[in-house]
Amino acid sequence: MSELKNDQELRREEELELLEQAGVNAYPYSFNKTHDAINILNNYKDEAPEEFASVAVAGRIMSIRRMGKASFFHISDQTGKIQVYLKKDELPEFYENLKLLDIGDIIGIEGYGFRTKTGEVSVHAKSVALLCKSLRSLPVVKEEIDEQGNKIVYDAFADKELRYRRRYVDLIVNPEVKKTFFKRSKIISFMRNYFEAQGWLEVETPILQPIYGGASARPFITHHNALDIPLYLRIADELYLKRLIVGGFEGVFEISKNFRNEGMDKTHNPEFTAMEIYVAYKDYNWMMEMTEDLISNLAFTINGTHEVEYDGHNISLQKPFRRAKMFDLFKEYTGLDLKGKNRVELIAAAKSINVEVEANASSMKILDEIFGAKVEHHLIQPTFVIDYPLEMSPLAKKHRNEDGLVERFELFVCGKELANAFSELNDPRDQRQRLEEQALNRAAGDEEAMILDEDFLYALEVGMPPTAGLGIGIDRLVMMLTGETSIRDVLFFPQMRPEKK
RNA sequence: GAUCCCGUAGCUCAGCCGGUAGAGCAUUUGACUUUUAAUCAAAGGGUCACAGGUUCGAAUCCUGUCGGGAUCACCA
Repeated sequence: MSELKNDQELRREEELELLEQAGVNAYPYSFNKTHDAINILNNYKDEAPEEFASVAVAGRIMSIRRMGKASFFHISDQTGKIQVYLKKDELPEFYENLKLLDIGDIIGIEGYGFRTKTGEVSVHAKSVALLCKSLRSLPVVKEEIDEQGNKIVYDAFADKELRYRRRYVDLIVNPEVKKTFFKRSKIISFMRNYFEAQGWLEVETPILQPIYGGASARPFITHHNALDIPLYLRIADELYLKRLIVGGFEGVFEISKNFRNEGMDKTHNPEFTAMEIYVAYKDYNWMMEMTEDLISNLAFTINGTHEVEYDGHNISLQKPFRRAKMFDLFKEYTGLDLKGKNRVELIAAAKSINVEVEANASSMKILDEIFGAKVEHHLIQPTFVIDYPLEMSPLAKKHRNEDGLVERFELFVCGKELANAFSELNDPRDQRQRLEEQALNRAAGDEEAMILDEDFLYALEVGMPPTAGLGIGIDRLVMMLTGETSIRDVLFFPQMRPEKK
């Protein structure tokens, strides 16, 4: 970054030199930490202080209050903030060096737990060790607890650009950010455990793919030098996971970073995390039950309740979720029966309810537009939208009872798509035909139509058992369970345009 | 890609009907051995995002560029 240093940074370099001249190693090798801040804060008892007669804590200095011959620092570790009390009499060698410490430095304290006159559980220092001198100044955020117990934050580090570009600083000074990412980690490990408990196998499939597929999206393209071929960063892992079902695994899942070369906004980042799972001998009805069980248990485990407040809505993730056929939803929210209508009729229908569509839009596109404009935002409580038109879903199996439809569901919560699942198409003849249609669309200029993958078709010809597949957008799920409305706030390092000098 | 808003000290922000840059916190010096937005006294700190233009004079007005945010479009 900037090579120009401000007065505070110059001062820190000077302090570092002075410390080293005083014989202090500003970057030592280890510290024997025995307690987390939260452990002392939660368990210290006035009637049994001997339980914390000897503690060693470590963390970053977040505030300093020097009072002449005694000082109070707050240090922050992974679990929270704790106050330490430092007295000149008891730190004869180090007390002078305390002047050379700053907010942002990392220190280790050995001492004992006690409660101050004003009631705060703290650590009384018997020795201090500098563990890392910080050469950059941190934003100074101050907090006050008012009489009602509400936290008031002064001078918050709020600049979104800086928070995303320097997430490490954001994590240091905005502790609630850490909470979001602890939750994210718990959500993923809950899922992993849930699937593994069923005996399903976590797998890894290629990120670099010679033919991309499994979704409709534009890819990132790269190049392999030794083979001298283009490779694509995966937009989905579906076709590889299905190959593994062909290979004889009966349940496989992958938590996968996918990459799509498209716009960025509050719910889209060019790389994002999806979870896809395929289970042999099952259909989409079974998958719906599995999905609602997974999500309602997940919500309860993460938040201790099935209720979630998101974007101003109170949502209950208690199962079972509502199930609604797509064309019934059209009827419900537009009053129109769109089933079996041809393109011309659909254009007229769209016009009649003031949905704008391009003159040359396909039937699918028109249905999609109407769904987006008139239906989606009504789906606040978790809703499985089921039975989609065949043309919208080239990898889904034809509906067992209804012509022109496939066995597919998407789960909507708060008007947003969270999951997508099918009874997977395993008839190789039908699959070939549908991918050939995609190829035609592609030739006609649809950049997002799927590419025909002969090896995938070969695998289906070898034979895939009946299979149910599900994909869940992990970032959106994390957003919902943490109440964040921007995907950037659930990614450590959201994509940003590089800074130019 | 379109539209609107924003960019001033390390952080949060004020100044914007043009007249040489302000506050609080942070930093430095001094006082203070249970403070907690510690307090008290003093001091230092800025290419006002960048580049042009208008003007005697621009942080302020105009144009462009860069970066960010929001909305829309695109995107399952």
